[in-house]
Amino acid sequence: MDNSKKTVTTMEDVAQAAGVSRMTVSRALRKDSSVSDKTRKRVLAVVEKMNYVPDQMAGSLSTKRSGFVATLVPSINNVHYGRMVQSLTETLEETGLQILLGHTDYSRHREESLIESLLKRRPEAIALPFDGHTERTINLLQNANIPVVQLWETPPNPIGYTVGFSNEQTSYNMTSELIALGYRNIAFLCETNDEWTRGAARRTGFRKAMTDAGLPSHRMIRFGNPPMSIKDGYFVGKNLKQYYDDVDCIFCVSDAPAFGVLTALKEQGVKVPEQIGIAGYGDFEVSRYSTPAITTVSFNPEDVGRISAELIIKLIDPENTDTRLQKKHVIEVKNLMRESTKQRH
Amino acid sequence: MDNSKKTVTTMEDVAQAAGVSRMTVSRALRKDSSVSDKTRKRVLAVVEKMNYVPDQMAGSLSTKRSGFVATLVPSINNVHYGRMVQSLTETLEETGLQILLGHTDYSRHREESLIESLLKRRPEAIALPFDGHTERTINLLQNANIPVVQLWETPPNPIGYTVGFSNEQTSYNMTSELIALGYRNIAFLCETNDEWTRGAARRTGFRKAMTDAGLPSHRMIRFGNPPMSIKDGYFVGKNLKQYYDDVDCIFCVSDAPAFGVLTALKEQGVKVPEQIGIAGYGDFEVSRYSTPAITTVSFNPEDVGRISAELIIKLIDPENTDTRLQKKHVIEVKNLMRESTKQRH
DNA sequence: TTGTAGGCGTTATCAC
DNA sequence: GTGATAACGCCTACAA
Repeated sequence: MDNSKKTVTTMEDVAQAAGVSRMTVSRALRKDSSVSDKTRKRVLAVVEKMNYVPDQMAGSLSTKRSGFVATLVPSINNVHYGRMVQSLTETLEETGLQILLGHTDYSRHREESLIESLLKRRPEAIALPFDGHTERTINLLQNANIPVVQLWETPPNPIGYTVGFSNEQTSYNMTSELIALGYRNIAFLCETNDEWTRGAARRTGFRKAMTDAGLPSHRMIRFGNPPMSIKDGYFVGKNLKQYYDDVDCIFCVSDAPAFGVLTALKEQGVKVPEQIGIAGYGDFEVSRYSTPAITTVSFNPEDVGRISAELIIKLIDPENTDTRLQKKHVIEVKNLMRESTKQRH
Repeated sequence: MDNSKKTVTTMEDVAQAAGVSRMTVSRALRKDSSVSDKTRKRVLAVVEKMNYVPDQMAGSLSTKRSGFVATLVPSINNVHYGRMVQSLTETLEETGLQILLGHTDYSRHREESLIESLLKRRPEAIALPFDGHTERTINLLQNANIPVVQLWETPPNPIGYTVGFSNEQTSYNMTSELIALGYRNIAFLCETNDEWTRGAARRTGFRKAMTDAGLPSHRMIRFGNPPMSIKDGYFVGKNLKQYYDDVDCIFCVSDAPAFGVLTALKEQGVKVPEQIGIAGYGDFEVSRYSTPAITTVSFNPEDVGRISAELIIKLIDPENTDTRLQKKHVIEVKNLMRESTKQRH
């Protein structure tokens, strides 16, 4: 190895060492192209020996295909988004596509500047959560001339494609089921400043279901910033009396605070579900193994990732541009009624 | 907007529209360079109006600086790595560096091919967990001519820099503390096929501590593949008797299975910590709020991310290459003794 | 099957 | 302060 200096081996170096032109090396590296088996073998041997790694940036500049898919998540530090990104990545990489990941921290402003910096890498598509977008964000997205896939929701006026479900409707459904169990004084627990998150839609779904059932929907507990943690739920559970002293059920915007509430109530000797029922959102693994197991709204983040990836692959396939693809993809969601809620008499 | 076709606005387009040369546009876009305030203002106005987004790939080709830092994690779908990546990202982006993320799924083979494909993007540095690497991986890493930072462990013969702690020593320490509490028949719960993960080091630490205390270390329960889940722990807890029927304490390779074991034992009416003590690893949030709270080995994944990022920033700073940087960075780790273990009489 | 010329969009460098 | 020119490393297109 004489590349001990900062110089990286280039295709030209390989070409010279193999006694061919750069183009032959380039072709030898791609399976489809026409090179004689003999030269290919020889070139690849040299490539191996010299530890040559092609510069994909230079290649992309030529082909106009970056091989990137930009992906935004509110927070990487969250099992749900982690699972989604994992399945998205796995499906995409079958086609050689790489993910360019960014986290918005639930901030519209961060989202905007993030998109701007990701766009500089010329991604071939972008997948991002549907929360509120700034006007400039929408403008950037539309001007990028790439497929846009909005996740986790089925918005009324999407920019491009959507993969998700109605957070309002599913929240409505769970609330209705809680009412059917006999709960009346249901409280909804969510974050403050959730206006630009899907938590707001869940809040609305709760409200509507209560109203439609002729029940009051004022028991709204708002605490902390998105995303709500176990700790936040624990705090609220500890101080529940100071919010409302007649609550018979708490529906939480996610399973994390639901688990926290449960722990806090148990510590105070409150019986769950006998005295107070608890329900969450998202079917986190912990909910299945907590004591009691927590009732939750269940869906597979993997579905969101995989379906988005499959969609994107079709969308950016040069051969496939003419076929008309379905714009709206709905993910299956169901209520998992577990031990933390039960039929009242 | 007349860029309705697949053509993306280029610097040349902006230059023409502003009546200057490409170079002037290029300069106007960077704060440091010498352009008259008047021209800069004019150019930036055109940039804004045309929704121009510079192509960073082309720029990188020129500057030989990709702005990428390659980062590997065993699994994105894991709070620990999520938190690490989050803090790494946050610190790096202050310098305009972007992360190129890959997950190895705890597979040395996947790691190898992942590194190969990431290297094509010419990252300026690479941060990856220290588990076992293949020979080819090490070869690739050394030939890439970029700083290598190995995470989560303080290996005996690192490739480059390290940010982490001794998994063996910290496991030894927790085991010793459990022994000091009076536990004697301690079992260690970990995955099968953990040879190439840091779980193996924790296993070794457990063994040594037991041996050093004159206690038997044969109570080794191995189940499932990395990473161990709550569910795995639950299964083991349900069938504990079939593994060993005289266990008085279970030390788990991570908090997830510890929580699962706890749930299973509670369901069987086993008192924790009175009959069996439980300890975990990693200080997951759930451990603090479970009932009882779980004793655990605690460290901040954020430390790993932030310290690595700061190190990398220095390492790739062109002005900074001459200063000699510390090779080994150790993260603080401590035992958090909580309710799931207690002093025996 | 292989090679040559030119260009992808940007920046470094050196003139003016 | 601004512009022309020549890279950067690869691939497309065409020629041999």
